Amino acid sequence: MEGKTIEKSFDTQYLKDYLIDHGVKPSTIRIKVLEYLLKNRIHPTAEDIYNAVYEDIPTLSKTSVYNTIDLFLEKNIIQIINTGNKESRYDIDTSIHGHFSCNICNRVFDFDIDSIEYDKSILDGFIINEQKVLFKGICNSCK
Amino acid sequence: MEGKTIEKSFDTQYLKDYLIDHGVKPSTIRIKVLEYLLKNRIHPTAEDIYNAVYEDIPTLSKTSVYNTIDLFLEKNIIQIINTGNKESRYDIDTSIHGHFSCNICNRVFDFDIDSIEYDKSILDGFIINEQKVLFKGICNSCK
DNA sequence: ATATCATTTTGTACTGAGTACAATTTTATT
DNA sequence: AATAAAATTGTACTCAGTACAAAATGATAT
Repeated sequence: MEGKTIEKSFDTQYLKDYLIDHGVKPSTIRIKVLEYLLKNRIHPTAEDIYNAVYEDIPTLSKTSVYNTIDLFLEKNIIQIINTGNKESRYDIDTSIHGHFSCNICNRVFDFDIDSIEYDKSILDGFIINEQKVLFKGICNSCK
Repeated sequence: MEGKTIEKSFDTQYLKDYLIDHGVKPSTIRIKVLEYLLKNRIHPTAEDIYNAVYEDIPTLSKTSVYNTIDLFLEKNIIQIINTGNKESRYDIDTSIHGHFSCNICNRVFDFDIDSIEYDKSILDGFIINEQKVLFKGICNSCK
């Protein structure tokens, strides 16, 4: 059994409630996109999402994927990751954590952040909505 | 005198040496771009750089600006800032520090970082070349 | 049910930052 | 001055993401 990926399962009701809890009215596309994001923790691109969901919904358009992404971002269901490559990536985990982007394989790894110690005086009075930490380099399996 | 911006001056020899010290052969464009970056600590876009240097060099092409930026990035003269907006920005300060990007005025502010406490176990064996910290929100004068 | 309205989804055309690349110009070397 | 090397330019192109109107779907009222 070791090394075997256990695919999590999420039933439709769970997915619907997840959306409703985040202020999003469920629809087939939204449920499928959410399901894909929950099952595939690979920080996918819009293209990745499109290709995967297209399997289930052959009438799917790219615009719908972007619409869904925009809605999910707005409702804080996902966060965007800009690694510097042109394609944005998306993360179903909206908590503050770090991302390591490998310059070779292009994969993005999560890592936990305990704290960021910074000089708060410069940002005095600023409203901070997002805190993003991005490391870049070469991952263990590529070096 | 208060509130008056004192523009720093950099003579040509200083700029040439700055480039040479970073492994870049000086040219008119490179000197002008470097001078602009040193004098205007506003994290400019490629467009900003183009517009400014175009004043002095009317034959300047966008491609040359991108060529210069790529060279400066490679030689670690500048670092790139991806705020999530489509245009990249560039910073002559290549040290590790934070950037705050205002969602209203689009300005980018620097702030000092003392340390990032993170779980190093996940990145064990990884080669970390860049560490970027980006905060987003609303700056003091926009809120 | 069925008509009406609102929302979601689709298709097409478009945008614009950045790139590819060959031609030209400038700089360095013999 | 002739030649070679490097820098710069101009043009055309790419392609992730957007704008927007038409079509389809879903919700509500009669």
